[in-house]
Amino acid sequence: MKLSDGVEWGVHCAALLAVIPAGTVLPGKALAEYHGISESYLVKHLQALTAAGILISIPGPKGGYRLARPAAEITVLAIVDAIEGRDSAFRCAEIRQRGPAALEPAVYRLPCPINATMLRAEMAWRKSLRAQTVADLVGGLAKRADQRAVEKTLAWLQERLRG
Amino acid sequence: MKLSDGVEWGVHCAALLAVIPAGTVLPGKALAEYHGISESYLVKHLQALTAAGILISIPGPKGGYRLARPAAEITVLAIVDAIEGRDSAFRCAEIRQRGPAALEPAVYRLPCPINATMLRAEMAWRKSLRAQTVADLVGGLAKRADQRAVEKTLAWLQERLRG
DNA sequence: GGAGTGATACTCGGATATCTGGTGTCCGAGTTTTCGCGG
DNA sequence: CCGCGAAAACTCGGACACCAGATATCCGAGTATCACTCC
Repeated sequence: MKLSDGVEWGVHCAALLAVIPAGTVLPGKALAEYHGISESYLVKHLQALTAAGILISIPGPKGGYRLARPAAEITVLAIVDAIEGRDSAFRCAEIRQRGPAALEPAVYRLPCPINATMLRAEMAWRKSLRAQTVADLVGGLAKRADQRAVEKTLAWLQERLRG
Repeated sequence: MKLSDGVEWGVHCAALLAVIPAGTVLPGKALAEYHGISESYLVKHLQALTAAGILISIPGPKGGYRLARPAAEITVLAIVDAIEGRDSAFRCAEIRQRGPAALEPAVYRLPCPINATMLRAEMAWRKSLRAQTVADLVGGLAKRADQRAVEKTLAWLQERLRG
């Protein structure tokens, strides 16, 4: 079980887009450069975030990405769902209905306790991620980050911002 | 993000092994046949469970598998860990340390808030799985299962039990 | 008849192929801005 | 100076290789059983 790298990329990009001034955008190329990752592949994930209504993309020169709504209204879960898909990690194959001791399918209307257990755990995971917003992350970063790093980032942003 | 099918197989097998009389064993072939799955591949997962100290394997004719300790002392989490590995699903690549705005590594001693958030969610997931034991699952199955299915299983077990 | 010994059958265990899905890249289509030209 | 048109830059979307890990299989190692032989 492994989470896609795109999740980490998407959350970091959302956090960076949360600190740019309202009305400005940042191109995918800049986002990739800032994080030192592949531009083409990052754009693939940004597309998913755009399709999910988390980001808004502006075409043309001076175009780029920005958050579709305030950072406080974007949960980490929303980003994970957009990139990983909403399918649950555990998919019950109903092997209890197979093999020599199986009966007719009607007997198995009640969900398998094993499936229920796994789904309950996944609910706890999702609940935890839903409790955290991008604004929370930015707050944590601002509090912990080295002041020089913040200034360096702002200076770098100055040359890349559009809009 | 997807959990291996082996997790489902492993938990089902543990539940079945929990209901056989003490001192008896069940061969991997029988476990695979009962669930209608590939024997060779199932054995691979049973090996992992054996290596993790959850199952005990007996070689030779009249050999097979049995639980290494009471079902009430085997958590679902232990089975998942044994089959999926203990690596966390989210692996922080520390992309904050890359790119043009990065500083020297010493600045990043404090963990990334994004990583912390993902790990916290995973803790909730693990906690939920740790709260459930194989004995709990068997109890749930016994309460819900059709009586005919139980009898059919017991009759089938009668011919496969060893020891 | 009983005990010892070798062959046998059955099991687990690890090494080896295959295949799906994530990873990464590239190119064309569409759109908006920008620049240049002419009136 | 203003309006029009062409070029450029950027994003979007899909199509195409590549690679890791999961999936699936086979063959070898070990052990208890069984049969046969010898005492």
